[in-house]
Formats: sequence, structure tokens, C-alpha cells
Amino acid sequence: MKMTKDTTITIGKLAKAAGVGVETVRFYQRKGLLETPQRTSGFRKYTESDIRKIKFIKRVQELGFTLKDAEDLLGLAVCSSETRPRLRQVCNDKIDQIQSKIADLNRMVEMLHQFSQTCGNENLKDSSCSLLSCFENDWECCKDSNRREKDD
Amino acid sequence: MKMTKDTTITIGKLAKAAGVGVETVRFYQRKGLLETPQRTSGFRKYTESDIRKIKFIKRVQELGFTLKDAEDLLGLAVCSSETRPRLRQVCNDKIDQIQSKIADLNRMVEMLHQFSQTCGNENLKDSSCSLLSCFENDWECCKDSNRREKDD
DNA sequence: CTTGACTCTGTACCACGGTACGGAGCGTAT
DNA sequence: ATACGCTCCGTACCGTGGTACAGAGTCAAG
Repeated sequence: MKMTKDTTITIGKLAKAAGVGVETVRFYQRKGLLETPQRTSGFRKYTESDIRKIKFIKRVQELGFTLKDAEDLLGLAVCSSETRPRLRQVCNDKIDQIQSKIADLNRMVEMLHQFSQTCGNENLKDSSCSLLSCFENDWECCKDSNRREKDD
Repeated sequence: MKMTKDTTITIGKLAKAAGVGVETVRFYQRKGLLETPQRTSGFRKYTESDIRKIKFIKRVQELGFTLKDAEDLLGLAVCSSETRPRLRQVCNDKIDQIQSKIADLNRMVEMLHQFSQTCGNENLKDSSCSLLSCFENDWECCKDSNRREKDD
């Protein structure tokens, strides 16, 4: 069955197409991530675009973001001259956020590589290694500098 | 006060030093992330290395990993010829995991940049943009290919 | 030797992101 | 027209990662 722009589907079809449970769809609606759909005699009617939205949400989640983040990003999906400045802001903030995360992840991979090479070496005597101290030496993870403080 | 290798501190000092709540420390202990500490007349005794561990856990979490992941990584902290092969495996799996996440995040930044440039353009007429379709065109996020299937 | 700050245990509660009912109503195929 | 499958709604429950008590014990300073 070819799905056109106007084809409508029920919640079960939507859920299946998007790879989630029916309850999840209703949950997203309650949370405001999916707008309240049209109904035919009480049954929710969905379209292709809802499938895309849900898949989008799931991808965003997989990348370590929250449903709130997903909502923000979905908010970018429709923009007008009114909303544009605010949306650009959200967008740029998100980019910064992601890039700093990428940098952190890269450092983490670095450390794991290093660990794998030095500590995974059969010739080293036992207990001569510690991932923790690897991190300490080269990664700022265990120092207070340049991390957000939390002194009340 | 200079903290030597043998200095012991109470749970409150530990929590403060690591930037978490006392309850969190006890929670990590219950979960097995921190081993059961020595006690003096009922009070838990901690050392510098516990501070490092907790900070490590928090960093790992910030990068989008679970406490279980943090536990695995902490497991790498002490290795012997016995455990080494298994630890290398955990380590390498984690590297793969992180790298695939980095790749995804990079694609996401790409898309947001693109969105910011095309849709953030004041000269475009309203509603001519959609983040969702940006993603659809260039990112595999909304296609089923090369993603884990979920058909039961 | 009292007072105050800390610790102990256990249990309850919280937000997030769902998942799983039960008891209805609806819609289509035979 | 009746059965079967889907949908409705509400509410309850789950795992994760904490947070917040209450009521008791301990330690150190004055």
C-alpha cells in the first residue's frame, strides 16, 4: 500500500511503522511531543509525518538526549519569520552542546586506547595499571579545573 | 590539609569532595559501584581513591552512559593476567560504542548546521523549511536501513 | 558531660521514559 | 448479527538514578 500525503492511519499502524508501542505513541501525545491528532469516531488519525516524527524522536534519544531535547528539536521543524530568531538560538545551543559532548567522547576514546595499549600488555606485571589513573594523568575528569563548580 | 594515600575521610567529606550528596554515595555502594568500605565504630572510612571513583562515575554519566557502563569501566581499573582478556574486550566494545555515537553526533551537527543556514535564512518564505525533512534527505535517521530491526 | 554536627539504617518518595492492564466502544468480514 | 481485532481511557506498575526523611547512635569541642 502506497502511502500518500493524505493517507491516514490508526495508532497501531503508526506504532508499528515507527517501531514503538501503541502506548508510547499515546505517551508522547500526553507529553506534548505529538500534537493532538484528528479523530474519526473517536479513533486517532495519523499521517506519514507522524511516523517521521517518532523515528526522529527515537534517533535523538539514541544520541543521549532527553524527550525535552527532542521536543525542542521538533520545535525547529516548522519555522516562520516570527519564531526564526528563537529557533536559531535553540539550534546553535544544541550544536554547542553536541560538539562539547563529541570532544569529551573523543578524549574518552583516547584514554581507552591508551589503557588498552599499556594495561592490556601481557608483559606488564599485575596491578601496574589503573584506568582511573590513566584518566587522572591526561584527562581533566578527575580535577576540578574547568568543570562546573557546585559549591553552595 | 594534605591528603595522603592513607588518610581516611567520612562519607560527608567524600561526598563534598566529589560534588555529590551523601545519599548518592550510599546509593552507589548499594549498587555495587563502590565497594563496601572499612568502618571505624560503624562509620564508613573512605580514601582519596573513592573521590576519584565518584568523579569518574559522574564524568562517564555526563557522556551519556549508564551507571552499569560506569561500573564496567571501573572494572577496568584493576586488572591482572587473569582478567586482562575480558577487560580488553570490554574496553574495545566500549570504544566501538563511543565511536559510533560520535559518528551519529557528527551527522547531527551537520544537519543542524545545514538547517541553520537554509532555514534560518530570513529571505526564505515562511514554512519553506522543516528540520524533519532535512534529516530525511541526508541522514539515515528516518529510514530503516542499517538500523537495528525490531520485528517480532 | 552536654550540645551540635555528623553518621547510621531503613523506608518512602521523586522524575523520567515508558509498559501493562481492565473494561469499555468501534468497524469490518463472514 | 456476531465475532474478532483494533481502539478508547484511566490508572497502575516498572527500572533507573537518585533524594529525603525518621529515629537512633557517635564524636569532638566547650
